[in-house]
Order: sequence, then C-alpha cells, then structure tokens
Amino acid sequence: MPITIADVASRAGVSKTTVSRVLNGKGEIHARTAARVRAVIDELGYVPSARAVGLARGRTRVVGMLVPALTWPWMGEVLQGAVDTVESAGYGLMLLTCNRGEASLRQFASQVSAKSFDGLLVIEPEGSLDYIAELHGRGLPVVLIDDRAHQRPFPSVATTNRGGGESAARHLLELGRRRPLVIKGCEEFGCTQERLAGFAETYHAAGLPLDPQLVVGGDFTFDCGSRAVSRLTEAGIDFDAVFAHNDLSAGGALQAIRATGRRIPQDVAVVGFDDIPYAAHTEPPLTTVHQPMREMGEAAARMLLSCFEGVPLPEAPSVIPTTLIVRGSTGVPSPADRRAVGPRRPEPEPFPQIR
Amino acid sequence: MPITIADVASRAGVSKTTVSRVLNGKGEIHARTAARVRAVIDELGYVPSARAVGLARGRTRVVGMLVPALTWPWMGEVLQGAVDTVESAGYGLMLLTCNRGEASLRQFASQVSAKSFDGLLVIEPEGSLDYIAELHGRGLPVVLIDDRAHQRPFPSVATTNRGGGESAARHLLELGRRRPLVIKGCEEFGCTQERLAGFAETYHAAGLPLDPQLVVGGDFTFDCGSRAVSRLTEAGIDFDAVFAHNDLSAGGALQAIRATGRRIPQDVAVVGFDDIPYAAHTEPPLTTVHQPMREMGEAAARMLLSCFEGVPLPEAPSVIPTTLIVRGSTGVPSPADRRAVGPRRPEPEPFPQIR
DNA sequence: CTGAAAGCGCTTACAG
DNA sequence: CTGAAAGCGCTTACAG
Repeated sequence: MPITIADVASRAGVSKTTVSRVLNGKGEIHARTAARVRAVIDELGYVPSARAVGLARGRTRVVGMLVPALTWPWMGEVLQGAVDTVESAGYGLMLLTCNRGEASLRQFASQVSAKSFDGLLVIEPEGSLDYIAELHGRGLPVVLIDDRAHQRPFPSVATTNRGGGESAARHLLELGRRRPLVIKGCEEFGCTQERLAGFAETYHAAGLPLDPQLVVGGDFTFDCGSRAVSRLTEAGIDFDAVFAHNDLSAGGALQAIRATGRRIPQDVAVVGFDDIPYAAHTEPPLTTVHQPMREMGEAAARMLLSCFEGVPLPEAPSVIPTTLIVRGSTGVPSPADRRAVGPRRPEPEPFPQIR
Repeated sequence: MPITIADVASRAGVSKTTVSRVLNGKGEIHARTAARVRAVIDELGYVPSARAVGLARGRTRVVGMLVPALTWPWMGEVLQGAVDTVESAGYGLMLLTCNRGEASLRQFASQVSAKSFDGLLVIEPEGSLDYIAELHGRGLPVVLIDDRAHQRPFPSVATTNRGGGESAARHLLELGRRRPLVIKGCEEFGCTQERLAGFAETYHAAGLPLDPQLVVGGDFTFDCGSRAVSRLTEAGIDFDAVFAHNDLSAGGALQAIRATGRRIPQDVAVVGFDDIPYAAHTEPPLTTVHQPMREMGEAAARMLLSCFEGVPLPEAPSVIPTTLIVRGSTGVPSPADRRAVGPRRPEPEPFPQIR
C-alpha cells in the first residue's frame, strides 16, 4: 500500500516519465505541469523507493564504512564526522566490520559483490589491506583513513604523525628534558613508526640522541604504560620525561610515576597522543598531541562523495595536521587551563560526552 | 560487466527461475541440475545484487540504527553488539543520526519513506520518540534501547537502572555510610529517575532517608561531579559517600574530593554508573554499576531479526541486569583488584580499547 | 522437476 | 514539452 510513482502519475494526470523528470529535475517541463506534479507529490508524501531507484540507476546512494572495532576510544569521533558528512549529502552510511576472522571477511566480501554501496571508507584495515587494494583496482571507489597508504598510491586521509612526534619533542626540549622515555604503540601500525621517527629525529638534531634503553615497546593499553615506567624505575634507569604513543598508555605512565612518589611535571613531564576526552581528566591533565579524528572522518567522506560526482580521487594522501595541546602534565599549573601550541589550534569543539 | 543471474543461467543451460530456486533453496530441483548450477555460481563467483533482490522481494536485508550521538563513551559497545549480531545474520547495518536539528530529522524520515531498511534499532530518541512511535504504529518493526519504553507498550531492551541504584545503596550501607551525596544525571533521561529511586528507597528502607541537601542536579559531565563536591564542601555540608549517576561525573567527584585532602574510600566512598573503560583507570579505580551495553545491543538486534522471521515483537521490555563492580573507590586496596557482587557477573570481556 | 512471463518501482533512450 | 516502452536484476505465481 505504499504509494509509488504510478500513483503520483495517475493522480496528476501525467506519465511516470514526467513524474520522474520532475523528481530529478531533468529535461524541460512545462512550469504548470511541474507545479501540479509537485503538488501531488507533497499531498501524497511520496518518496521514491531507494531500492527501485538504486536498481534503475545502478547505484545505491549508500557509502560503506569498514572499521576494525567500534570500541576504540577515538572511533566515535571519526564515525561522527563521516556520518554527518554522508547524511548531509543525502547518502546513507552502512557500517561494516571484518574483525571476526575469515568468516566475517567473507561476509564483507559478499556485501561488496552484492553491490550494497557505491564506495567505501576504510579505517586501518589490518588484515584486509590487500583485499581492499584489489577492490580499488577493480574500480570500487575507496578512501582510506590510515597512514600506511603513504607506501602505495592510494586515496587516503592521514594526519601528521611524524610532525606530532616532532612537536612533542620540541616541547619537551624547551622544558629542558634531556632523557625522555618513549613508550611505543603496536609495531604493526605505521603511526608508531612515524611518531617515533619524528620524536627521535628532533632529539637527535638537538644533539641529544635517544638512549635505546629508553625506547620501549607497548601496545596502546593503559597497562603497558604503567608497566614500562615500573620496569625502568626498578631497573634504576633514569628519565625526566615520557612520550607515550597514545593517551591510554600515557595515563598508565602517569599513575605509575606518581606511585613512585615523583612529581609531575617537576620530576617527570608526560606527553601523550590522540587527545581523547580522557586526557583532560587525568591527574594532572595530560599534555597530548591532538589528532583531528572528526575532521579526518569528514574529509574522507567528502573525498568519496566528490568522487561520485566525477571528481577523480587524488592519489596522494590528504593530510590534516595534529596540534599539541599543553596541559598540566608538562607544566600548566591549573587543571582547568589548556592552551594549544603550533600552527593551528583546533576549534573549541564541544565533545558531547555525556552519560 | 558484473555478472548477473542471466549469465549463470545461460552458462548452466537452465532458466533464471531455476538458478533463483537453487540460490534460495526453494522448490524441488533435480540434484544433478542443482549441482551444475552451483558449480557455475562458484566458478563465476556470482553474488545476487542486493538492490535487485530487495526490489523483487520487497525487503532490503538492512537494519537501520538510529543513534543520538556516536561520541558517548558507551556507544561503541552498543554498536559493536548490534553490528556483530546483524552481520552474523547476513544483514547490513545502516547508521542513522538525527541530532542536527529539524533538517536531519527530515533526512531520517525520508530514509524511512524510501524504505531503505526493514526495521529499526533506536537508542534513546530524545526528540523523536513520538515520530518513532508513529512509525511503529504504521508497521515498521522497531526495537528501542531505552528506559522510557516502560511507560508505553513498546518493544525494547532495557537494563535494571533501579536495581543498579539499589545495589549501589546496599553496598554503601554495608560499608556503614550514612550520609551519601547523590549526583544526578540529566533530568530528561528516565534512567536518572530510576537510579535515584532505587538508591533512595534502599536508604529509606534502612531507616536513613536521604538528606535533600545531598541530592544535587548534574548533567553526566566530569565537571558537574567536581562542582557538586566543591560546592557542598564549601557550604560545609558533610557527606561520607558519593553515588554519581555515571562514571564521568563520579570521576569529577573523585578528583574534587582528593583535592580537598580527604581520602578515598576511608573518608568518602564513591560509586559510579556505567563501567566504561575509564572507570578502571581513575585513582583509585572506581566502584561502579556495570551496564551491559554490548549485550543490550545484541539483544535488541536479535529481537528485530527474529521479528523479520515472523516472531512477534514482545511488548514488554527485555531487561538485562546491571552488575555492581567493586573497586578501590569503595575499599578494595589493590588497584588491580576487582570483584563483582550481585546475581550475575558479566563475562570477563576483553575491552579492545587499544590506541 | 522446469521454464516463460509478469512484476517489483524506478530511469532513460527513443519517438513524437 | 510529453509519453510508450524497454530495461535494471531479481522473484514468484502459473503452467506444464
């Protein structure tokens, strides 16, 4: 009983062709006819069936978004950016995951084969990068939100992980810290390498190459941060700063340092990476490198949408810079205080993090 | 050039009808014929077009999920539960938001009219509950993840907000706390009322009705928690415990209490609500009422899917209980320690919260 | 057990 | 400026 284009046509006394033309603004139509058709459309509250339009036109007006996990702390921001952009353009966003092993990759592949979406947004496809590359090769529009795209020409959005590492190093150097401890992220992520490289090079250039003992492995968890600090402290290896590759591990470091009785930032200054909401609430609040997650989601979605409009996808990554956010863990006394250092300060975005 | 059912049919030397029957396992088919068709399907890697199947069958095999915001700390868990369940059933999950005012509600409405999905999962529709109710009335399968559904018969999944408040109260009573401060959530959420009611009744039943001065408004933010504590402290109003309606505001309370030099839990015991990952990392770690967000997402998705299979949606809410998680903020000495109290302890789920 | 044909609800040459 | 007809890729009575 849902109303169709045929209902509109007969009620307006025109053909379905004419209704379709009014709907899509194609072809010349007598103003009076168009007005009449529009009136009927409004009267009946007619909306074309997405299925039928999709079949006839060969596209779905749906964007797929493949994510590794929905529970990572910054994932909501990326998603929000992407979904806002996609919806504003009148598209839908289909959420896809393929982190439940082989079976779920098959699921994903069959969604692709079924042509359930016109293009794909992908966040850090760990195991599936090759498959994604193949899809891209076969003509499916794909935009990555990832760093590893640097390696091959691939449409993607990235941030300045290396630059972020540099800014953290410059900040700690300005504070006179000579022996920073680096707590790395998972090795398999490109961002880990970049953040380390930027940080290490800056210290090296300042005549203070990193002590290899002070560059320790981590896995982006709170626990890896606190363990790293405890281990070095027990081993009697000294450090006067910490650069952790994400905020969670920085938070772990913060707690472990305080547990040993050292003061932050006087004895040890701590810098994280990400700027998730948690960073503003540690004790003291965490200085960190802000990643523009929401903006990256928006930019990736915009790229994909304009590709649908015929704009070719750029092969070089679109890079949105990080920003150093200085808080108490490196020296600002008041917990409420917060200032940005660097070329651009992100808008004072509201983080709607209630409940 | 994508291959269609016609390609498979001609290559297998049968009609499209037969291919369709093999695909869908309908009707009697000669074993040999079926095998041949299946071989061709595999050989060609044929997957039916979702658009065409949708149009022919009148359903999309897509579930819509309407969320108020993607950046709330527990949203990822709900989403993960829903998407896992939906994908395992071979369905897709279309993410919808309508929090950008009137325009975005229209966007949503038009997705509904376009019949872009077969059913809808809805999380706490603040402004749109009436519209959702109307859609449900018109026959769109809808499952709510919300508490307010209690009020009208509506298929929904909820948790024991009242019971959670009770368990918090019992725990604090056992610890001998007689003057608890309650930091409420936003008034417009049903959960706020329920959590307060359960807590207040339990204290009342123990002969210790709450002091009205100690029940203060809040908005689920970190800041509202710290402000509430500071304000009462300055006013010289005494309390020996805090029950905050979410973990963020409990975290704020925690910091403010420590800032005044009082010890936790010796001087003030603190209990939160939600059990987001943050709760395990406060100083001291936060005792809190665990909400089964992922399970709620899964349950809601399962309800909707079985409705597609013909099982009628229950009008009474499906309730998944909360669990009290006891940590250092009410008395466990070691930060690593954690034990569950109550009828059911949630599985020791891995929170994949890396990066 | 199998197939020709109509139909799902649109769009788009093609013809006028 | 407008419409009849074919087509998008499937499913489903209907007939055999």
